[in-house]
Amino acid sequence: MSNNKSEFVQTLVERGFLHQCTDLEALDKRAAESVITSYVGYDATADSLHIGNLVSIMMLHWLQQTGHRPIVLMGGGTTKIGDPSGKDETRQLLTDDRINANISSIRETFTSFLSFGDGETDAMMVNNADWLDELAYIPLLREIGRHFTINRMLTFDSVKLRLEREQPLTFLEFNYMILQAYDFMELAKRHDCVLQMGGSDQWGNIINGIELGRRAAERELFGLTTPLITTASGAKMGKTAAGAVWLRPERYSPYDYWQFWRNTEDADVGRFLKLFTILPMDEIARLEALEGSEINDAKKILATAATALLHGEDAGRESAETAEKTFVSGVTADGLPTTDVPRAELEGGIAVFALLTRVGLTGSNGEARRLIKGGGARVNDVAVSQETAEINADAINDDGVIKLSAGKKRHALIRPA
RNA sequence: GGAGGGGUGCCUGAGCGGUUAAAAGGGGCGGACUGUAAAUCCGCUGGCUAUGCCUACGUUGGUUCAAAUCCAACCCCCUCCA
Repeated sequence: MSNNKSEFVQTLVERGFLHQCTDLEALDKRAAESVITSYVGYDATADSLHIGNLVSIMMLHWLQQTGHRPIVLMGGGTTKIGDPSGKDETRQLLTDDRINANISSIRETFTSFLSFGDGETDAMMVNNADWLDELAYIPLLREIGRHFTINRMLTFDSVKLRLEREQPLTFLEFNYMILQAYDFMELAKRHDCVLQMGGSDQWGNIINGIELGRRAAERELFGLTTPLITTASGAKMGKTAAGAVWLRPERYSPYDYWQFWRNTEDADVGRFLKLFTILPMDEIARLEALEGSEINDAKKILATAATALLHGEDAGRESAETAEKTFVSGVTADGLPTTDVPRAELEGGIAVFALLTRVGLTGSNGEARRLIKGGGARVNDVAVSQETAEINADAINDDGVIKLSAGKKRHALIRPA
C-alpha cells in the first residue's frame, strides 16, 4: 500500500473500495500532484437513495477528504426515459416535477457526507437533464455516434449477456451507454472532471465514457469501480423486511438504520467498518480482532458511527441509547417509533391486531393475527395469547405509553393523546 | 405475414374440470438455540373484527351444477420460418 503516492488512492485501497481501475498508477500520480475532479452518477427514480448507493457515497466523501473535488451527477435526464433494464414494462414514467422533487430530497443525504460550495474542493451537484434535454439527434449521431462502433458495443457484458441469452435488448437500452458516456465527456468539458467512479456493474459504461473522452474531446480520463458489496453469507446488501434500507429518515428511521448495522454478521464487521465509517484504521483493526460475543461491541460502534455519519451525532447516540434501554436494560425507551392514539379510543378498547397494524409493525390485520397466533406479538413485553385480544387504557404502563412488539427486535410505542 | 410455445401469488415455477387461497423452492416474518450474529430446526406467508365473507391464476365474454384448468376474441411475450 505504501507504494501509492496519493492519499486518495491510498485510502481507497486500504479501506477496500477498489475493485478495478483503468490506470491506477497514472491516476495515483495525478491525484498526488494536483486536485482532481471526480463524479458518480445516481438515478432519480426515488426520493431517496439506499444502502446500495452508500459505498460510492463514501468514496466521494474520501475523495473530498483527501483534497479533491466531488461531483454528484443526478440522472434527471436519463430518468425521464425510464430505466429499461428493469422487468416492469408498465413502469410509470416520472414527471419533471417528481424528478426534481426526488433530486432535492436526495441532495439532503449528500449534505451529510460532502460539503458543498464554490471552493476548489467543494462538492457540486449537477443534473444531466441540463445537457441531455437539449441534445439533437442528428448532431448527436454525427459528433458522438461516429466514435462508437457497433462491433465494440457488442462486446460489452451488458449487451453480450443479453444477446447470448437471447433476451431482447431495445434500441433505447442500447443507447443508454452512449448517453452515459456523453455525460462523462460533458463533465470533463464543463468541470474538468477526469474520473468517474461507480459500482462494478458500471465498468462498461465508464469505459465508454473514457473512450469517448479520448476520441471526441482528446482528454485522458480515468475510471474506477467498487466491488459489489454482499454480506458474508452471500446475500445482496440492504434488502430487509420492508424492502430496501433507505437513507432518508422519512423512509427509514435513524433507529432502524442503527439496528440494521447492529445486526451485521460477524464476518462482515471489519469490512463494513472500513467502508461505512470514518473511524481510523488502527481503531478498526482493534475492533476487527474481537471475537465471540465481544464482537457485539464492535457492531455497536459500527452502528453508532454509521448512523451518526448519515443522520448526525445526536441521532447516532440516541439510537444507541434507545437500543441499550430496549435490549439490555429492558426499559421502555422513548426513542422507539411512536404513534398517537386518542385516549377515548383506547378507553373503549382496541383489538391488539388492529393496533399492531396501526403502528406499522404489521402490514395488515391478517398478518397481525398470524403474528399473534405464532406467538410473536407482545404488549408491554407480555406475549399476547388470544388472537382477538383487546386492550384498553389499563395497558398504559408507568411511562405513560403502551409498548407493542413484533418479535424480539421490532418495537413501537402507543401514546395516548 | 406464416407455424408453434407461453402469460399463475413478492420471485422462480408446478397444476391443466371439482379434494385449489392454488405443489415445490427462494425470499420474508415469527418461534427454538445463541451473542439483537451466522448455521440449523419448527411454524406462518391474499384481504376483511372472520366458525363466515370477499378478491385472485394476462383481458373480456362463453360452455358447465362446478373453470387457473375447456371454448372464443383480444392484448402482451418467446421460438422457428418469411
